[in-house]
Amino acid sequence: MAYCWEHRLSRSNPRVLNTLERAGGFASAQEIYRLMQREGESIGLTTVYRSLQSLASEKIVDILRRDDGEAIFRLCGGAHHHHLVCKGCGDTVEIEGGEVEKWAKVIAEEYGFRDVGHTAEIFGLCEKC
Amino acid sequence: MAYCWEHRLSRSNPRVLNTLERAGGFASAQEIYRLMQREGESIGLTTVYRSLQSLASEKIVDILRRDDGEAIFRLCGGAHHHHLVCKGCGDTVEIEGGEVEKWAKVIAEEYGFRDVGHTAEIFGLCEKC
DNA sequence: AGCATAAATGAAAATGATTTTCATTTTCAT
DNA sequence: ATGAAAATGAAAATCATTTTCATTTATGCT
Repeated sequence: MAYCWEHRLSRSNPRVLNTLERAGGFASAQEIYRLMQREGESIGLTTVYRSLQSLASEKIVDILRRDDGEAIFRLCGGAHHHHLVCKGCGDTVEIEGGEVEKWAKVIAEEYGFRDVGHTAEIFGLCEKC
Repeated sequence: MAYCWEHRLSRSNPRVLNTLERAGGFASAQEIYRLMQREGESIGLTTVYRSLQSLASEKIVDILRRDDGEAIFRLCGGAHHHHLVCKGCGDTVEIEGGEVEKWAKVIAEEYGFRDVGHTAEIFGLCEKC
């Protein structure tokens, strides 16, 4: 008689997901780990990585890449936004990208791509720098 | 009297660029290095990386990312453009980003940023994949 | 030619994110 | 309460990329 292990609960997944939410829905594994540490949560870095992988395979989070190659995880369905980054001081503003969304959609259709995502970022010098 | 070292020639840059061309204009640093090794060229991995960085800062090549985060270098037509990349086979289409340019300009003005640039990339699965 | 100087080179070590290993702990149908 | 399978996490392994530093090379000057 076969056991059914379908309903195993992971203690970590919900905590990692919750932390990602509180981080603005946009963070790297290392950042999530450090955040949880700082808040006194007991979890291992390995588990953070595994939780994020599992959340990604369930399509609950998206995986993007920073310019330096570090993976950043983004809540799917959560407010999707872009960044305006100052090259001088590193200050970052979250911005809306309505026109970019439209642009990406149109282009993707034009070339017959499916399962489409995009990245867009603006960088320059802020008033202070 | 100040010397003028402007015209120093790197032996490596042209060789790396040439190898990237022969590799189909789309390869990682490690791949370029291995290719040059196999062909008996004498060059160090460090130098391959440095040449690619320098070619990138001269806008002769573009830097993209594989899904696993590895950097891939791509010969660039020169004009400013964006990319539509297939997550499956890596096929890349250069696309126009007129709306993105406008969007970036408007946002930058709104927040008082100057000396502004941007990146934008669309990724998904092409018809074949 | 010969010298001085700064850039270019590359081997080895360092870095840093991510994955793997493996021993231990937890979960849950029975 | 039991036991099989999954989850966990510390430490080690991986792997791309960067840094260090000693050596070589290119170039301008005399």
